[in-house]
Amino acid sequence: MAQTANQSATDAAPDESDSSTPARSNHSFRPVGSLMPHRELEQRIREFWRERDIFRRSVEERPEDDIYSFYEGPPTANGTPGVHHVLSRVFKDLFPRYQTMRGKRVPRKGGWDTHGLPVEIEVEKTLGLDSKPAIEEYGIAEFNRHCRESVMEYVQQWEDMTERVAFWIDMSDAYRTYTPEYVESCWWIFKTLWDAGLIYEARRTTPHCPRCETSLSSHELSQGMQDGVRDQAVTVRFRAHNDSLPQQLRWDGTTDFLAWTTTPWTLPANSGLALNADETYAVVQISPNERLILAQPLVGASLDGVIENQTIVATVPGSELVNVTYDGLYDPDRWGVPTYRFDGARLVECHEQDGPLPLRKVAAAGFVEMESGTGIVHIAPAFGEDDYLLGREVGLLFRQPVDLGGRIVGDPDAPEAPAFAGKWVKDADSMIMDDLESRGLLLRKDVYEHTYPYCWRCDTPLLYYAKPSWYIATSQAKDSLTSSNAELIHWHPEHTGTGRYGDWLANNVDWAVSRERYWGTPLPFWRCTECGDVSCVGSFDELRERARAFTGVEPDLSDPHRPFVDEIEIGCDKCGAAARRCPEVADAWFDSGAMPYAQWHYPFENQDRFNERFPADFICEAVDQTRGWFYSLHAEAAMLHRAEAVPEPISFRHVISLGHILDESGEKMSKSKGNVVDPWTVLDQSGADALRWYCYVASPAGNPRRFSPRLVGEAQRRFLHTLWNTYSFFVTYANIDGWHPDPNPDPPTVELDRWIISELHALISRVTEALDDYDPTAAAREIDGFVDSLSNWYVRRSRRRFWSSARGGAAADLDAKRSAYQTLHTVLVTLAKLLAPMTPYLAEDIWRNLAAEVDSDAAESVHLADWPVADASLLDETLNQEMQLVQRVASLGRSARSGAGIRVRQPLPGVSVAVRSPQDAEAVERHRATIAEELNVKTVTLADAQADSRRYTIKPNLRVLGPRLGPKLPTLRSALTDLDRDLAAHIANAAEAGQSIEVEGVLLQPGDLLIEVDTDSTADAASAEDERCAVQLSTELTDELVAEGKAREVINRIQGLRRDSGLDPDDRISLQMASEDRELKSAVSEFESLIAAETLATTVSVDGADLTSSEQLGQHHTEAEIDGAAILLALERA
RNA sequence: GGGCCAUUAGCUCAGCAGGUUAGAGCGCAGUCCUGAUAAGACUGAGGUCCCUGGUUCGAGUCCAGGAUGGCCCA
Repeated sequence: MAQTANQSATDAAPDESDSSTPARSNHSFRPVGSLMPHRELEQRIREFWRERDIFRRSVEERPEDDIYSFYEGPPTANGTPGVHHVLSRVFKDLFPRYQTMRGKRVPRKGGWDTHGLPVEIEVEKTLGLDSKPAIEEYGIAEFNRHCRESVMEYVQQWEDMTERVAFWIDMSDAYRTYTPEYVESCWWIFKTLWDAGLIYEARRTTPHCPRCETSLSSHELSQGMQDGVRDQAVTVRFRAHNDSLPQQLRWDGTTDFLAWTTTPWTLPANSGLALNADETYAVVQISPNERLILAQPLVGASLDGVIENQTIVATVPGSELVNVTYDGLYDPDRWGVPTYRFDGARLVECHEQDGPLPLRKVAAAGFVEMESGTGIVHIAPAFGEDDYLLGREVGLLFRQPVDLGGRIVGDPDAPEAPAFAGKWVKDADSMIMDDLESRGLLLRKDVYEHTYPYCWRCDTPLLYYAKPSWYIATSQAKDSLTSSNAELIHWHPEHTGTGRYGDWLANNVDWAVSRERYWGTPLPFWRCTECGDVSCVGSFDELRERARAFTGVEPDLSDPHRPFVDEIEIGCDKCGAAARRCPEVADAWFDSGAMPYAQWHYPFENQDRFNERFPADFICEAVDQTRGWFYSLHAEAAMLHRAEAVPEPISFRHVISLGHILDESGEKMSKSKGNVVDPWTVLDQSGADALRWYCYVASPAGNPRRFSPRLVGEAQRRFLHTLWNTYSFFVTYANIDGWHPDPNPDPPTVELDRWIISELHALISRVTEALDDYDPTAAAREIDGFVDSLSNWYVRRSRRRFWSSARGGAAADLDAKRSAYQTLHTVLVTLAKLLAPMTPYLAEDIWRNLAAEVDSDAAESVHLADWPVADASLLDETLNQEMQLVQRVASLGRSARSGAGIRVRQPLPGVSVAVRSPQDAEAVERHRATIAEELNVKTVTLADAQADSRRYTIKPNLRVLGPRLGPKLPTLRSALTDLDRDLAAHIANAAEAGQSIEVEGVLLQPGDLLIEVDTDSTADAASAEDERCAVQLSTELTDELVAEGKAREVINRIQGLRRDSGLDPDDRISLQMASEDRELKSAVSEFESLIAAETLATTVSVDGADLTSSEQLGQHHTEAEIDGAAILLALERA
């Protein structure tokens, strides 16, 4: 291997961290081996960044008054980071780096999310606690201490991963949501919204475990769903008030609504009956003085087999029954259950002394279906989401005769208390049914099979239960939320903002922000134990002051969490009695949405910092944060803006919402499925740059992506390796030549150099445009394509120029050589800058080696450098087009060669190229030499342009003719396809002359037709064509060409021998050849100088007598076979 | 049940103001080339562009319905 020497030099990892060394005038580039040593490289670069404090400087060396603000969406460190966390971190890193190079100052403050139910659940598991009572028995103080510790358990791993993937973020200054400062800022938000009247208390229906006495999250709920649960469904009668019935239904007998429920224990809480206003209801007479009302379609299903005589005496639309009043089955107010009524969203207690209680009534509800039951649904607003919302909507009564432990409440000794008072609800079910049956109110009992939630921890059936909850009135700011989202926030991808998020915002409901838990920001609401008045505390000072004023003692707020804060009493504003804190904590999402303020302890401190960084220019998280952090950030900003506390209703301007990482088979990665890819494996195998590059290039940020280490490996080989080898090639030859970059090079004149520079500047503008548009995938794919061209066209086409110097080429070649070095150097250094935000390690290595260490004016780190600017004067679009044509001609030529079965080393007399435009013809003329060399032919000619050898293909221009001709188009199309040759030529000539022509009765203008011209060459094996051009190789071989072909074979074998012998590329050799074959021998003699030049032979002997015995052979030798003839080759270093 | 997204070659993805013959990379087969490259070139096999309707002269692309998968929410 030619690179052996250099390879080992790189492996030795020369100490270049001593970057304080000023650029030496006689500097050679640090040798670069042909393989990218990613692990060693990353480590070396990380050390350099650390020692030279590059991250901090990359921030601070940019102007203070031009900030690009980034907010870190805090992860929770109570688990190990997975590859999906890597994904978001590499996207988060890209734009700050990019904007830094664009000249912005981009402070990046880290953060940790620390509160919340998931944390508590982990700790519960660890401690073996399984319910809220168990936690309280264990002790909230101790429990919370464990929570606090657990959320930082894996911080080290997170920090290691973060550093490894080169996510630059200031961890030393990271905010933590549990700190007193953070909590106090949250209190400020609560207080601000409170004062603006945007916080209220109301009930919320949640799935509740009566054994654990806690609400369950939706996630927990879905874990405990059980199918095929068999419950009793009962059909019961509610006596309608005759005088409230529609006129035509009033009569002397009784009229009962038949209602249906699967939860008999909720019947005492009944306060309404729901029916479908659009359905028809039947009045069924079942005895001389009894009538029932139920949905007409369900009469048979409900009554058959239960009622013998049934006569439908009337039908009535559901809408006419709305507001009919009726008697309940029980009157829990008689046994001590308080009665409330809805006043909007609030519940107001009703007292009998204030007048008669409102009556139960019938209401219309869209959710009532005709699939089962009676078409009339029993409504208990205390026990069901639909029920609650309906109750609130139409103003029903609210009674909750069940406690949080699932027992029927009320004084069992009260005169009217039922037998089931004090019983567990499931036990009460049968007692209630018996009771109703004995009273003749139970029409039927059925077994009903349905899906019902159970507690995932203790398997207790859950109750839907309306509990008091604190709300932020976000719906009052709905207009501001939706309009600011549409106008001020830029979503990437856009559809997430307009669709998923926008639609959801349009249906915004108030944010239930309280949680009956322990480890969270305590709500700053204190309720008077006497009068019930609640006041909100907005700061620790305020609390200290009020507590001292009330108790005379200043409380300790060094830890503002439960249980300590619960112990603090203050005086009621209204009556002066003791007020105690409402026991709930805040939803952890509230914390996350508070980070723009709380990370700075705003407004208590850092007001300038807050002001200069609000709102963020950029945030980025996975798509599941749409209703999580993205919403909480937006909602709190909008609400604070409404309260006139912040200047803008948004807290971020651009947001990338990332698709999820899926495993290879498209499943979401999750711990429970065991399909999580360990990021360290991938990082060790392929390196951080490869992983990052894959994330950017593989698919657009918003798409879900299938992920596997194999795909990262592919990205590494295909892109990083290609670029690395270009870099290695450059360094190797530049060092051989002792070449130094010119700090102020002139634009190149060599065409190939002008071309790659032109492409480079086109690339700069495209990449810049893509990144400005927050589209890293487009940017990465542009770079990917460029590097491919660079390696496989520019470098390949330039090799001889680089070699010429190594081989002591003529002085005339020196300029071309210098231009090649300068050009490739410029390209690599510019690429380093374009790649810096994406593959920061590789970019840094190239930059350090090629720029920073040789040019004292260059930035010390690529991440301190400025983003390149496209220079329009260097962009030559015509040249780019031409080169593209040349590449196609070369490709077609190779195809033709392959078709003719002639190997590339065999020179051919010529190629004829047919093109379809004068511009392309000119391009072929201009690039004759390149084409000839690529195809190893002696001449390049344009195809015979004589009219009679042309063949025209005429096609309709569909874009133009389609709209104009419509249905007539197919006729014209087939007519054009079937044109005979002369007619086609006629039409083509007319079109070329700018005349219009009539075909199939259609008058056609020149622009209506697409005319393709081919030469009339027979399409034989040695030709190939595509839409733009056609090539035809001439394959007649002269003796001269055959001889040259043989000579080239010999050269190829000698080069192989050189390589196998371990010679360096610039080693000179003395060469001996011997062959018995006459033709081969004469070919070798004839092309001796070519062979010598190509193989760097200083002496050549052919057929020397001293080759006869092996001892006399040169140090390295081989016997080769060329076209069946043997040749002996021997060489040694000269 | 609702919303958003996706579905194109064995795998990962392009393509889309609707336009004439649907592409790339990887993988596979073959041939070639090679003194930067673990690379590259050329050729080949491999496609119901998820399905069904519709609009249109023309649909992978637009519309409607459906299927499957992912996410979010009920």
